[in-house]
Amino acid sequence: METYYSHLHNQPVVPGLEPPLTQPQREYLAEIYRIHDENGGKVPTNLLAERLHVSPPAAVKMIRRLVCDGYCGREPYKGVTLTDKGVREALREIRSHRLVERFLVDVMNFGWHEAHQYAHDFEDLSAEVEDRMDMLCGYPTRCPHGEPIPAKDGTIEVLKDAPMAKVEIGTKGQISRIKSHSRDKLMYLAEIQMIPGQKIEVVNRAPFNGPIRVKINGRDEQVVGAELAADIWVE
Amino acid sequence: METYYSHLHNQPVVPGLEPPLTQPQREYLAEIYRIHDENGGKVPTNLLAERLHVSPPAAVKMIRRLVCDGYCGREPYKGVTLTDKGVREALREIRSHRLVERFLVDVMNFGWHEAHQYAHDFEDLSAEVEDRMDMLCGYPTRCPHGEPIPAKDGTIEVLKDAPMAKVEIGTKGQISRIKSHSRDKLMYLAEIQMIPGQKIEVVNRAPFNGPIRVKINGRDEQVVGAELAADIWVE
DNA sequence: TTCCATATTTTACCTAGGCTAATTTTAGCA
DNA sequence: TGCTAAAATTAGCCTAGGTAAAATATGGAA
Repeated sequence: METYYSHLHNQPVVPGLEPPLTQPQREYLAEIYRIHDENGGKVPTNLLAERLHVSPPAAVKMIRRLVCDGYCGREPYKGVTLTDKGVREALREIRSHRLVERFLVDVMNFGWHEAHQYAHDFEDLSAEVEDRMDMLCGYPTRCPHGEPIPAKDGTIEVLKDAPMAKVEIGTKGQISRIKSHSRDKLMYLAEIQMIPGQKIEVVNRAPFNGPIRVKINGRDEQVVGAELAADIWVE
Repeated sequence: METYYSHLHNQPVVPGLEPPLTQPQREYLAEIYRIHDENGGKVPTNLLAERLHVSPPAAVKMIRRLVCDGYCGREPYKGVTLTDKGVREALREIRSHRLVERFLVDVMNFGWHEAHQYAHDFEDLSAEVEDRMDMLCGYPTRCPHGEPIPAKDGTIEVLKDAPMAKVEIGTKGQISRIKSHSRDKLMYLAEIQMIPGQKIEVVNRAPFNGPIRVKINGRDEQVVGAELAADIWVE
């Protein structure tokens, strides 16, 4: 590891007196966190680049800066991990993103399938605007897809849920989150009332990874394919 | 003037097939337009830099790029002007900014003294989000300070108004716009009901650029100092 | 087990848009 | 007219992006 001088003032970094992160840096940290969550710990450079709509070389360079600043650990050709410091910043960014998604749906009347896309229009918000969005949405704890919104103090709720495709037959519960950003899937799920918070009962599952029959709201029955069922998590 | 190759793809620029402007470029154009309006045509580099919170050398470099792209004209050491193409882009950006200000006040319940500041949080909006803000505000024609919002087709209303400090005594009309972004001035003006749209009559003006007595709403009388009266325009 | 083809990652070098420090130009005043 | 102060510009560096080419790792066949 090379010696490190702040890119902002060309002076050695004093612990506890660090320069603030830039917006791109925060976005990298947040995306590393998300991939770590979904991908079982491994965060390959190219996947990170792809998800951020950035070229692989750009990601490599940024990762090196983040490692030097102490936000990441890294093994070349293996992958990236977040340090505790990195996780803290990632959750701050994720909080902002999920609050914006709620704001888009609750206040600006966008559909939940549009929320993720348009949330990119609201990056790098001041604390005052973010707090106002929080207030106007009634201090929500989940984003429109059901993901928990990290609290201001940096804590995040750990959900005890599982994909519908894996829960035992007969299980009653409610939909916790939809782990997909596909517009079409989200529109279809909203149509058949499969949204976070909805009461649900797994009635039966066809063999060989077949479709699942569920009872929604204690009344309507729906059949859900295996692919969709993997994205629907219940608690 | 040097020959010009697109900075995006290193290819000569084909007329009619130009690369889209970046967000910083649009902001420069909008600020040049504003200064031109307020400063009687002259746009000095350093004033532009100051207003954009950018260093003078950064402004010089950007201006050169904008000149090469055909958005600006320029005489070194003299100042900048906008071409027709530049005005078109400037008005697009100004429309977005003023719509955001309305949104902040009408939907997010910020005070008009906060609107200008927080509008910087909402730069580079997608057309869909901008249109939604427009709709949620009821398709407004003026920003909270009274400035006309350019239409989608690029036209802008030309107001026939004048600073209160210059209108004849006895004139009746309404406040058109407040040409100041000072938090304190705006808060004070809101307190004494001097906001755009308010009916007003200039009752009397003390000599030697002295304070002005005005009747607001046909009833309450207020005395306004010369400095403030220069920022209050009436139509 | 070794070697090769392929996929992944990294290096090298370009651009835009910022910065500071130093220089040049212009303009105002004695 | 000449000097000084302000304004504008040049020079050279930084971050964050890009493409093209080189380097490294990995899985399959001999």
